[in-house]
Amino acid sequence: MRRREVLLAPGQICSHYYFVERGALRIFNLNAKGEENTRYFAFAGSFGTALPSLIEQVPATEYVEAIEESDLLVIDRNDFYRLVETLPPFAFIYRRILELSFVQAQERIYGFQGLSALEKVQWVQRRLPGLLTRVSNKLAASYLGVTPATLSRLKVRL
Amino acid sequence: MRRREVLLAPGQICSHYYFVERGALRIFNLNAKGEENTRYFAFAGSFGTALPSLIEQVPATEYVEAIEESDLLVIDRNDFYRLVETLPPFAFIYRRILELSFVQAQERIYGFQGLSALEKVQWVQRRLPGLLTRVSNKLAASYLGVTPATLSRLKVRL
DNA sequence: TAAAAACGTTGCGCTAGAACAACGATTTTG
DNA sequence: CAAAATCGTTGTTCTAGCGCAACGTTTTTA
Repeated sequence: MRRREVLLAPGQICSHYYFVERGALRIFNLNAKGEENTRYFAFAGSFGTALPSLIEQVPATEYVEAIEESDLLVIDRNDFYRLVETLPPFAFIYRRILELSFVQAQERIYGFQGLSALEKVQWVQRRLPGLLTRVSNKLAASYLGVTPATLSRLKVRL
Repeated sequence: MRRREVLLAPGQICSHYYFVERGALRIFNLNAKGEENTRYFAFAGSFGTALPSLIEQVPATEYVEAIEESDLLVIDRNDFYRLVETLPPFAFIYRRILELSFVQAQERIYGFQGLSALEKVQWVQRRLPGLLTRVSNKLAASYLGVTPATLSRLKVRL
C-alpha cells in the first residue's frame, strides 16, 4: 500500500478488516464544512477499518487511508463473520475487538471533554507518545480537533 | 429506583446491566474541573450501564444515576457472561449490544464535531426529539457540552 | 530537476461561547 | 408548609481559538 492510498471512501460499503503489519492507517471523515476529522490512527500491530459500515453494511461516512507506505493483512468480512459464527475462538476475538474499540473510543472522547487545546495536546503526549512527531502537524491537528495553526503555536509551549 | 438515586459511582467496579422498563438513567462523569459531562441517556426500552468498567472490570470513571422515578431490570454480570459463553443466542445479543453501542457513540461524537453550539442543539432535536423537554436544561447542556446559560440562550433561537 | 502545490509557522483582528453575576421561579428538605 | 437550596434566564465582560494572510520550507509532480 502506498502513502496516501485510499482504501475506503464515504458512500462505499466496507467489506474488509485491515491488520497493519508495517506502516500506518488513519480513519477520518469530512464534516459539513469540508474539514478533515481524524478518528483513529492504526499503527503496526493494530486493526483498522470503518467499523460502523462494516458492522451494519451501510455506506461509510469515513475514509480509510494509508498515511505511510504500509503492509496490510486484508481480512474479508464474509469470511470473518463465517468464522465468528462457527468457531468459538473467533467469536471471542471479535467480541474483544468490539469491546476494546468501544472502550478506546470512549476514553479518547471523554478524556478530551472540557480540556483546553493545550491540555488535549498534553493528553495525547501521555497516551500516544510519539504521535506528534510521527504524523504531520496537519493530521495531528485534525485528530485533536484544532486548527494546524493552533497546534503549531501550542507545540512551542511544550 | 428513586429520582437522583446513584446506581454506580466512580471507583466502583460495575457488575450489572440495567434494562430500563420505566423512567430514565443517565451516564455521566466529572471532568478535571468538576463539571458534569453526560455521555448517554437511557430511556424506557433501552440498556444502560458503565460499559467500560463492566467489560474490563476496572474501576468506573462514570456515574450511573436514575434521573426519574424508574423501574429497572437488573442483570448480573456473571450470569450474563455465563449466558453469553454458553448460549449462542445470548452471544449474538451481546455482540449486537456492543456493535450498536459503538456505532451510536461514534455517531454522536463525530456528528457533533465542528458544529456550532446552535447546530448541536438542532442535531439533538433531529436525532433525539423530545430530549430537550424531557430532561432539565442543566442535564441537556451537559450532554451537549455547553453551559446551561448558553443552552438557555440558544433555545429562544429555536 | 525545475515548477507547482502543499505544509508549517507566525502575526493580527474577530467572535462564539465561557465566566461571573443577579434575581425570580421551582424544587428539596426538615 | 416554610426555609433553604437549586435551577432557569438574562445581562455584561472577557478570552481561547479561529479566520485570514503572508512567506519561507518541504513535498509532489511532470
